Amino acid sequence: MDIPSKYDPVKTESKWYDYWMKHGFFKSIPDEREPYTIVIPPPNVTGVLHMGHMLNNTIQDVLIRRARMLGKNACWVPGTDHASIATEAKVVAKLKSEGIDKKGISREEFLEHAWEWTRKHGGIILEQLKKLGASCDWDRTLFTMDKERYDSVIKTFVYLYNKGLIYRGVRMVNWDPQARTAVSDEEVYFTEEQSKLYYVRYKIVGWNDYVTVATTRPETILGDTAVCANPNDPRYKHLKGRKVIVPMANREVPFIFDDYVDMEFGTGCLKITPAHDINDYEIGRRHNLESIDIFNDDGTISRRANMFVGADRFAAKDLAEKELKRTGNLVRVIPYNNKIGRSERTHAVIEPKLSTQWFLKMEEISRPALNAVLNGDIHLHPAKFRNLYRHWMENVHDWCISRQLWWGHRIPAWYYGNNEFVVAGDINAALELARQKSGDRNLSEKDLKQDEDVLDTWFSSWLWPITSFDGINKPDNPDIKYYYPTDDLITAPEILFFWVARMIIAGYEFRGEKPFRNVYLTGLVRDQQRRKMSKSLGNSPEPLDLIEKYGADGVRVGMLLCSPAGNDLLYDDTLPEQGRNFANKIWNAFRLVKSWKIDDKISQPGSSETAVRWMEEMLKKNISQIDSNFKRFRISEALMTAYKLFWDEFSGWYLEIIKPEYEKPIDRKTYEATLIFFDKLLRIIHPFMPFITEEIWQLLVERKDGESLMISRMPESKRYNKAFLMKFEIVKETVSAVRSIRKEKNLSQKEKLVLSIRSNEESIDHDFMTVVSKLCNLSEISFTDNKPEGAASFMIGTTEYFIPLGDRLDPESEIRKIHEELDYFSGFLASVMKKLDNEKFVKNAPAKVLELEVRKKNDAESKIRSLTERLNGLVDR
RNA sequence: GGGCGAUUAGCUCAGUUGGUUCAGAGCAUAUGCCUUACAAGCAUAGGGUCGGGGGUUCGACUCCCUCAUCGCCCA
Repeated sequence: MDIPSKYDPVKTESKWYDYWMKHGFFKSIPDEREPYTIVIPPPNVTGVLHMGHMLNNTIQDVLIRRARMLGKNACWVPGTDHASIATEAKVVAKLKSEGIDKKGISREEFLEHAWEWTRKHGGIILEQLKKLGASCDWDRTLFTMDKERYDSVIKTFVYLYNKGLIYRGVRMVNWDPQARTAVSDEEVYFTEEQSKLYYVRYKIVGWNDYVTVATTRPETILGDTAVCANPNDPRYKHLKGRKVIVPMANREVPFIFDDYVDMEFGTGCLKITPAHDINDYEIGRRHNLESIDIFNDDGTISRRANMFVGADRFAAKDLAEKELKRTGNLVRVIPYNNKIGRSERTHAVIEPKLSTQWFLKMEEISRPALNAVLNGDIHLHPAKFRNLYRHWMENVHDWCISRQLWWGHRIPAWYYGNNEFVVAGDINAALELARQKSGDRNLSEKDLKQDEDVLDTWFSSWLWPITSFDGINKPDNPDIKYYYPTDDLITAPEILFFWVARMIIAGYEFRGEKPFRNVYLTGLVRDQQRRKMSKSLGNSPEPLDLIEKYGADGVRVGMLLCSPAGNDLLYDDTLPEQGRNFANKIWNAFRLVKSWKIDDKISQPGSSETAVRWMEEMLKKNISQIDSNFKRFRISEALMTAYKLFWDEFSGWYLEIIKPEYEKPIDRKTYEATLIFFDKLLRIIHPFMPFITEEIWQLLVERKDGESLMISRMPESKRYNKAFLMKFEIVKETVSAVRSIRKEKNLSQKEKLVLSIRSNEESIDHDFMTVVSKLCNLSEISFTDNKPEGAASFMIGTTEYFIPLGDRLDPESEIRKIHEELDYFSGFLASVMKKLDNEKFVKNAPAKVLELEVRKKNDAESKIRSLTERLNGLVDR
C-alpha cells in the first residue's frame, strides 16, 4: 500500500461523517442503558458559526463521544434559538433595504417575512457544526419557535400568571429607541464615553438668586419636576421649602432634600427628572413628584416637552445648550467622561423610560435554584463561579419579560372593555374567562385584543432542557423521564445569569428537579491583543476556512489545548497548526506500523518484550489519568495527556524500540501487541479527533460495513505497575544521557559505543539494558568495579556510567562538568543538613518527611564521594 | 463606590491536605541532524527571587496581613 507521508483531512472527514450518519450512530432512543444527555446552547437561528461556537461545540462533542464509548446511551440534542431582537432587527433592516417600512405593514405580513428569512438562513449554523464533527442526534433538531416549544412557553406563562408570579407593572425600563423595545438589565452594556457636564442655573422663586446644578443631560431639563440637595449639605440648608424655576420650561418646582445626592459631585445640587433617570425615579417616588415623559418611543422629543418637539434626543441636547446659553442660564460646560448604557443588540444609547411591562417575580421562585448550586446538587466548573452565582441570586431583581417586538412568543393576554385583561392559553379560553370576569355573556372574539408584545427570548430558552424532550406539554413522556435531568451543560460565563440560572429556576419550578448536573463554563475566545473576537472588529478567522486549512481534527485540538475551564483562550493560528501536526504524527506512526512485514520464524527480541510490557503499563497509567481529568472537567489536560502518550511514549519511545531494521521483518508477537496498542490509542484519542482516528482504525485491520471506532468501547483503567514504570524511566534517562554525550563530543549516530556501568550486576535489569543498547547504538554493555580511564561519565541515581573515549576525551571540560555537579550537590547537601541540624525540624516533622531528608543526605553524600573520586582520577592523569 | 477572581519560564497555563531532587507542561527559542514513518520531523539545551513588602511555621508557590497591577460582576 502506498500511503502519502502527509495526512489529508479534506478527503476523509466528509466520508466518515456521512458513514456515521448513514448508520445512525448519533441517534439515541431510550433503552435500559444509563443515559448521558447534553442539550446544545441553541445558537441564533440565522447566525453563522464563530470561534466561540467552535470551542463550545468541540467540548460538547468530546464529552458526548466519550460517554458513548463508555457504554452510555449518549444523546446530544441540537437546536436553534429565534433570537427575538437580533433577528427582528435583521429583518427590519432587510425590509428597509427593499423600501419597506415595518410600520407600514401588518404584524402577519411582517412575520411572514421573518419566517422566510428564518427558512433561508436558519440551520446554516447546524450544517457548519457537522463539518466540525458534531455528533448530535439530528433527528431531534429543535427550534424555540416550533409548535411544541411555542406552546410550552405560552403554557408556562399562563401557569405562572395564575400562580401570581407574573404581573403587569409600570417600571423604569431600559428603552432601546432604535428597536423600540424594552430590554433587560442584562442586555445593556456600559461604555466609558466622552461627554460634557453642563452647569445650569435655576432661579429661586421670590429671591434674586440662583442655584446651579450639574447635569450631563440638559435636554431632559424640560422634564424636571424638582431640584434636590443632600440634607446634610450646609450650602443649601437655606433653600428648605423654597421653589425654583426650571429654565426653558419656566415651571415652578420644589427644592427638596434627599440622602441620595452626592455632595462631592458637581455642585452638590441635582435636577430631578423622574421620567428619565432611574435614580430620579426613585427620588420622585419618595417625594411624590410628578413624572413628565418628554420622549417619544423613537427617542425624539414629544409634545409634552413644549419645546424642540420632534427633534432627536441628541439634536435636542445641542438645541438645549444653545437655548440655555442664549437665556444666560448656562454657567459653564466642562468635558466629562461617564458610563453610557447601550443596547447589546442595536448598540443604541439606552433611554431609561417609564413604561408598562410584564414582570416575573424572582425572589421566591429562584430560591431552590440558589440552594441547588450552594449545596452542590449542581456543580459549576470552575467552582469560582459559585460566588458570582450566589451574589446574583441573592440580589435578584424581577425579570422584565415583555419586549415590544413581533418576532417571538406573543404574550397570551387579551384586553377588553376599559383596560381589563385576561391571561389564557388561546383566544377561546380567554373569551370564556373574559365573559366570566366581566359578567358580560355577549362578549365576542372581536371585543378581545391580544397584547401586541412578545416575550423575552430567554423566557423560551430557560425551558430548553425540558422542552428539548417536550416535558411541558407531555410531562410524563418516555423521553423526558429518561433523559431529564441532563448531565452536562457547556456554555460561556457571560450568559450565566441570562440563561443558566434561569434554566435552573425553571427546572425546579416545572419539573421539581435540576436541569443538569454539571455546568462547564468555557472561556471567551480572544485574539492576541486579548480583544474579544467579533464580527464587527473583524478579528475573527472564518471557522470553515480553518477547518479547510487544518482539518476539523486539527482545529478541535487547537481549540482544546489552550482552553482550561473558565480561562480565556487567546487564539492564534499556531493552535490549529499544532493540532494538524499531531494528526500528521498519528498518520505517520500508522504508516510505519503498516509498512512492516511479519515473519513468523523470528522470535521476539528481549528489547521488544520489555517495550511491550512497558507500553501496557504506560497505557493503563495514562488511561486512569485521563479518566480523572475528565471527572474534574479538565478537558485540555486530558487531551494533553493523550497527546503526550501518543507522541512521546508510543511514537518516541515504544516504536523506536520495537522498530525493525530497515526492510527487515518484525516478529508476530510484537506486531500484534502493537496493533492492540494502536487500537487502544485511537479509542482514547477519538473523542478529541474523531475523523483521523476513524480513518486509521478502518485501515488498521479489515473492518466490515457498519463497524466503527465511534461506537467501540473506551479502554478502561486498571491498576498499573508503578515500580516497573519507574525502572523504565531510568532507561529513558540513560538513553538521554548517552545521546547528550554523543552531541557534546560530536560523535556520529552511526558510531557504536561501549557503555560501562559501575554497579553490582544484579541490580541492573538485562532486558532494560537491551533497550538502552538498541536506542543508543551500543556494541557492548559491561560492568565494572572501578572507573575506566579516558571515559565520559554521567550519573543516574547513585549509579555511575562511563563511555570510554580514549584520547578523544577532553579532561578540561570533564573536570569543569564535575565541578559544576559538585557545587550543586554540596549546596543541596547543605540545605538538607540545615534541616537535619535543626532540632525543631527533627522534633516536629512527620517521620516520613524526616526519613526522606535522611535519604537525601545519604544520596548526596554518596554522589559527592563518586564525583570527588572521578575528579581525582582526572586530575592525576 | 461595593463584591469576586487573578498575578508562576518569552507566550498560554498546571501545581491536591504547607514537606520527595518541586519550581512543572505545551508552544516558542537556540544548537546539531534531510538517521528510509513523520523537517507538519528527530535529538539536545537554555529560561523563573512563583507581582512587591511583612508575618505565622522547623519548613511557604501553597496560610494570614498589606501594597501594586489586571480582569469580571454589581451600582
